[in-house]
Amino acid sequence: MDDQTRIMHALGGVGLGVQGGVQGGMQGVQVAMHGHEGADGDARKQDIGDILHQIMAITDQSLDEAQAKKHGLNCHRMKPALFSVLCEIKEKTGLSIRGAQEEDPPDPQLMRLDNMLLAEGVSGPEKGGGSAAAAAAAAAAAGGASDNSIEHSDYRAKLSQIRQIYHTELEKYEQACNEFTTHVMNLLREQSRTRPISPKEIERMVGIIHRKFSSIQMQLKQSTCEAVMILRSRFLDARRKRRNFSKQATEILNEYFYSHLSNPYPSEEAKEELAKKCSITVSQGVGSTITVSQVSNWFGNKRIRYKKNIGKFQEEANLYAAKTAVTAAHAAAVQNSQASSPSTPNSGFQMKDEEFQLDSAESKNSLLTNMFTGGYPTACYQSDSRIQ
DNA sequence: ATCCATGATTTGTA
DNA sequence: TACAAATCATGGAT
Repeated sequence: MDDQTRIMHALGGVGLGVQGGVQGGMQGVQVAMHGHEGADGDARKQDIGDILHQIMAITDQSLDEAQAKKHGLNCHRMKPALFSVLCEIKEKTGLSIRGAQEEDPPDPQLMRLDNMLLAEGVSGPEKGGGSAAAAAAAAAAAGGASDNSIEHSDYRAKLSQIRQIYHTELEKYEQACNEFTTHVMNLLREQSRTRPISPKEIERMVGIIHRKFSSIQMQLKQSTCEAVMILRSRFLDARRKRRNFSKQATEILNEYFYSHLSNPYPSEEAKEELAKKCSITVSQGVGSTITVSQVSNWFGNKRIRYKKNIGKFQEEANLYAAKTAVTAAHAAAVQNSQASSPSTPNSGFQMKDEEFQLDSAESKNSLLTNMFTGGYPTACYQSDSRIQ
C-alpha cells in the first residue's frame, strides 16, 4: 500500500491535490491486476516493484541515465496497460473534483469594481484620446461651461493618466496570462505522453491559471479604484473643503466690488479678467487658481452679505473707496492738474430688482470726511440704509 | 470649545 | 440661466 501511494505521487500526483481521494481507486487497481494476472501474480508484483524502485530512484540519477530509464519504462510491456488504468483513475477523481469546484459565481466584489471603473470612465471606451483635447471638446459641447472644464481639467488629465496605466497594465496581464496558459498547455500536452493527463485536466488547469490572473487583475482594479477615489476626493469632492482666498485675491475682488458698488454685477468678461488677475497674484503663493465660478460665488456672497449688514462693511467700503479715489485722483492729477475734486465713490447699492442706498448726502459727507481724516464711520449707515 | 468669517452648495424665482 | 437667499461646512482666531 505504501508503494502504491508513492507511485501515485510519482506518476499521478500532478500537483492537483488529488491524493486524498485516490486510495479507493488504487484498491481498484490492485483488485483488477490480481484478477487479471492470475496465479503468477507474485512474479508480476516483483516486476512492478522493480519499476517502482527505478522510478523512485530516478531523481538520484543523471539526466542521461534518467532519459534512458524513461525510455526503458516507456517501452516496457506493462506500460500501456498501467498508463491507461492510471488515466482512467485520474479521470474519475478529476471529474469528482471538477464537479465540486466548478461554477464559481461572478465575484460581487469584482463586479462592483468593474461597475465603478466603468462609471468613472476608466474601463469604458476611450473618450477622444482622453487628453486636454477631450476636455476642450467637452467644454465646447457644454456650451459656455468652459469654466467647469478648466476647474476639472487637472482632474481629467490625472484621470486619463490613471486610465492609461490601467489599460497598459491590464493588457500586460492579459498577455502574460495568455503566454503562461499556452506555455502550460504545451507543457502538459508534452507531459501527457508520459503522464496520465486528460484534456479535461488541461482545461481545468487553464481555468485555474485564468482565475489566478483574474485575481491579479482584481488587485489592479482595486488599486485603480483607490487611485480614482483619492483623485475624486482631491479634486471634485474637495469642493466643500473651503480654502480662503489669498489676501491679494480678496483685495482685487473687493476693489472691483466697492468701485462698482452701484452695480456690483461683473460681466462674464469682467469675471474672467478678475479670475485671471486673482490667479496671477495668487500664483506667487501656494494658493490654487481662482475660477470664474468662484468669482461669481464671491460676488454673490459679497452682495448678499453687504446688503444684510452694510454697517459692518462700511469700514472696508471706505478703505477701498479711498484706495480707488486715490488712484483715480492720481490718474486725474497726472492727466489734468486742474482737476480738484476726486471722484466720490458711489455709495448707492443696487441689487437686482431692488434698490437700497445710503442717504447720499450723509454718506458722501462721511466718506469724504473719512477719506481725508482717516476717521472711521459710525454704524449709523445700517439704520440709514433703506431696503425696499 | 466656541465663535465668527467665508467659500460652496442648495433652493426658489423671474 | 443668473441671481437672491438660505444653508452648509470649514478655517482660523480667541
